[in-house]
Formats: sequence, C-alpha cells, structure tokens
Amino acid sequence: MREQFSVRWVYFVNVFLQNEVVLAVKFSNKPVNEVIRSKPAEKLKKELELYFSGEAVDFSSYKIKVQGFTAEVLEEVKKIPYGTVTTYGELAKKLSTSPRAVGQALKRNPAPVIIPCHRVVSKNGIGGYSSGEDIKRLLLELEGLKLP
DNA sequence: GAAAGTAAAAAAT
DNA sequence: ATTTTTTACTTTC
Repeated sequence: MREQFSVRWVYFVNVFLQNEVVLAVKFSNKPVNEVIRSKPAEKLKKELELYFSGEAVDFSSYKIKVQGFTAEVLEEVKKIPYGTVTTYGELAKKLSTSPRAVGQALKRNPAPVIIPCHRVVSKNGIGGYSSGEDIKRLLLELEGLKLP
C-alpha cells in the first residue's frame, strides 16, 4: 500500500510512503498525483507545509527505510537540532568511523528534509548534497542560518 | 576477495 | 593557499 503527496516550496517536494515508513523524498518541478489514505501521512504533509513556511518542526520520530551502517549514521543526524549544523568529522567521531564514510552514508539518504542531512556541513565550506548544493543552502537559510 | 569511487580532514608543502 | 596522504565504507568487478 503506497501513499504519496507533494508539498510546494521552491520546488515541489514529493514524498513517498509505505506503511507509515518513508520510502523516499524527491525534489522536482512537477507534483505527483496525491494518494493519501492514512492519518500519519496526512499529518506528515501538514508538518512539511509548516516546516517550509519557516516553523521549527521535528521529524525525528518518522521511520526511514534504510538499514545497516547508513541507518546508524542517519540516527545521529536526526538528533541535530533545528537551526544548528555539525560537521562530517564530528559525526565520524561519535560513530568512531571516518568523515568520508559519513559522507557516503549521507549520500545514500533517501529522505532529505525528514532526515536533516542538510545540517551536516564540511569543516570549511558547505559540503555536498544529493539534490544539489543550491537546495542545501536554501534549506539552511530557511532555518535561519547565515552562510558566508 | 580485490579495486575503485566518495557529500572529508589532516598533514605536508 | 594548494597538493598529498589518510581514511572507512559501498559498489562493482
């Protein structure tokens, strides 16, 4: 049983769900046709709309479809509070791994925004982003951060 | 199993 | 300020 919907922002943010587990989040310039059946999906859509209007919303209770090392990294990422950033190196220290491995895991993150991987930046610079660095910047600005 | 590719960082130059 | 290791994990032979 699949559910999906779009939220309008700079782009359309398309969300795909299955059994209350987030399968994927994608940015595109076209919306998907909406299929919502469950309450949690409806709630998530409202929370996303709030988030994109500039409110501090916490998505850390949502489940994402990932396993293994990637899941461990994403668990840590979910703990980063709204409006703050951390570095690949610091995450690596917590997980006793290397910054590069952290980057690998974040690249494989299927659900940007819900997993706030845009709050992980490089030590001197912004770092990369799977949906484009420009989107990463916009997300950080939305959370009230100033970038050099 | 080995080799190459990463959204990085530290060390050396 | 640029280049060169070092690094741990995945992906692909």
